[in-house]
Amino acid sequence: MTAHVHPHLTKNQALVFGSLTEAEGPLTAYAILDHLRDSGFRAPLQVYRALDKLVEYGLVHRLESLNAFVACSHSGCASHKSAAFAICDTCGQVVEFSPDEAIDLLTNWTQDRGFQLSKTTIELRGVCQKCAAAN
Amino acid sequence: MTAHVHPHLTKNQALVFGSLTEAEGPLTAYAILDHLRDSGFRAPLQVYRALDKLVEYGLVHRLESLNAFVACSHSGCASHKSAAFAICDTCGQVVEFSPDEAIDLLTNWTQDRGFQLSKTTIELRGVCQKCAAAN
DNA sequence: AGTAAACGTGTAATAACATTACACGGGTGC
DNA sequence: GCACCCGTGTAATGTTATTACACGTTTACT
Ligand SMILES: [Zn+2]
Ligand SMILES: [Zn+2]
Ligand SMILES: [Zn+2]
Ligand SMILES: [Zn+2]
Repeated sequence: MTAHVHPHLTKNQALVFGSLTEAEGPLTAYAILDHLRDSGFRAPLQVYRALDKLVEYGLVHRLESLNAFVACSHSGCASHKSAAFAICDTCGQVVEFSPDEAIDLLTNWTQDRGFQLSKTTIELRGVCQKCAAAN
Repeated sequence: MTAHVHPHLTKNQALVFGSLTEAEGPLTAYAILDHLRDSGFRAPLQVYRALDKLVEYGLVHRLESLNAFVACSHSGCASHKSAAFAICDTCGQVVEFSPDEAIDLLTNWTQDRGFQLSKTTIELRGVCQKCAAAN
């Protein structure tokens, strides 16, 4: 359960993580599969298995509203409790940030009600400044 | 674009909304389809079209982390800016609440960066008090 | 009345996302 | 050797969502 700063990555995990870090944006599991066909990937499960581990290690986040995955911006997310994402619906850019105060408020809400929180999903959809300026 | 308090529902919309209000919990589109076979539903699109409108009217919310839909707890969500959901992974119960302070903080973050926010998703996964007490 | 636009509907086909099941191989500890 | 854990390969299947095309009703304008 302890978060490792430098977990050992298997071959498949390293390939999937590489795809995501090169991408500079979110990728779906099937997009990753397509990128890795030349590296020998054949089936979705190879991608999903690697993603499961990478998410567990905190190296990758799943974007629920996109059914996609993105490399963590902080090279290992042990540093912050929980992440939030601002997603541009025009250009696809994703910005990860750590709204600690907001998360504290949400956490307090759960604690007041005896709800045992295991995962927080915060995703903001909209249009980024750059795209908004470009009209 | 104006939110109507009592939008007129078509036959299919009323059937789908009825399924969700009776359910007392989230349903997937295909679960709704199964419930409504006796009422003449035959294809997923009939459900998705109705859900699109119901979400637009604020009568129904989509839970991104569950790929499911739930009736709004406030009989028309015009009252609150944005909703959050606490979802029990054990019993499936969903509690909708309105963390206005947390949402203000997130909204301020976006405004500071010129991000034009259109939709906020906040979903908390965990175990509810009742299920935690039952061990 | 004619007719065009907007909207809801019905159906089939397909696309996109995710999991289950089974088999195999390499290590580690006994 | 042998059991155990873990990662892997592959096929099949399950689940969620969309595209495409056709039809009918209502409204509004001419
Ligand atoms: Zn992160
Ligand atoms: Zn953008
Ligand atoms: Zn609501
Ligand atoms: Zn529960």
